[in-house]
Amino acid sequence: MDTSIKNILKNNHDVKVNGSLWLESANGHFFGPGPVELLERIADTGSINMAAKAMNMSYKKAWALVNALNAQTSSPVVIPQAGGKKGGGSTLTGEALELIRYHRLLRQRFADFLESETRQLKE
Amino acid sequence: MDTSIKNILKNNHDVKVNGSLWLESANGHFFGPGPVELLERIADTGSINMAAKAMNMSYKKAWALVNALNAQTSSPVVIPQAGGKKGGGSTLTGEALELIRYHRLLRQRFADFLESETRQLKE
DNA sequence: CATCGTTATATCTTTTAAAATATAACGATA
DNA sequence: TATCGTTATATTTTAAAAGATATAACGATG
Repeated sequence: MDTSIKNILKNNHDVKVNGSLWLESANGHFFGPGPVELLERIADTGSINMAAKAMNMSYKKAWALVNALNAQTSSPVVIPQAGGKKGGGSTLTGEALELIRYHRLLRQRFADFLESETRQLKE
Repeated sequence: MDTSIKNILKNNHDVKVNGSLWLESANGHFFGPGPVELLERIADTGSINMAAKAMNMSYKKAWALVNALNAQTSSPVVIPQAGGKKGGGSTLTGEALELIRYHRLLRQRFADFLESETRQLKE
């Protein structure tokens, strides 16, 4: 019975190291888990509006996220069209898909880090 | 000029991977950077009140943090005394010092992870 | 037993963030 | 050119978090 963390924390088996991750620039955060899920759903539905509804997010917030993301990329990764067939819609560029791919890998590496730290906590 | 992240993000040299880290249990978060700095200042000043003032935090919040932390440890790591010499004060147990030590190491490993990810972002 | 500055707690106010609501602009298509 | 559901934007309302304020309890010490 030494002074290791394991013996200091109560309900040690329930305790875990957790965190969140994002990309940021001088303009602030712009690429957390929320925006990525939104991108994926825009790809699915072809619409910011429907994507937002699908994940129970306000259109206003969804639009702000898309806007912030487009502002941080060399060229817009979400192409909006107001008006037109079926009222309009939004499509993703190949770069957007690449961002999604990158994000998945990043999240996996982070998850590995968290799991490793949580494991160390208990030994 | 391929489709790597570096070429998709604008102002690539300003962009970095950042995040936050904490310990959590069923009762919620209880060990972010704020609480740890508070512990360090309690060790310095011998008082929750003075520690809170020193880091421009309300006493109410400081007390809540200490309370939450004490609730998550096998035995309290901050020992408060209301009344007594100089009105009272609070002292840290050895376990509290051990928690601070652990936190420093954890933060360092996380910083390394973030730095590594940020570096990969630019190559 | 009065004093001191602290811990401990409740209540009220302010600030901030999020959500809800409303409305205009858009453009292919029938 | 009327219609459609979307994008785009402003305004209002609500909810939650943070902060400010007030006060009681505490106990060694002189």
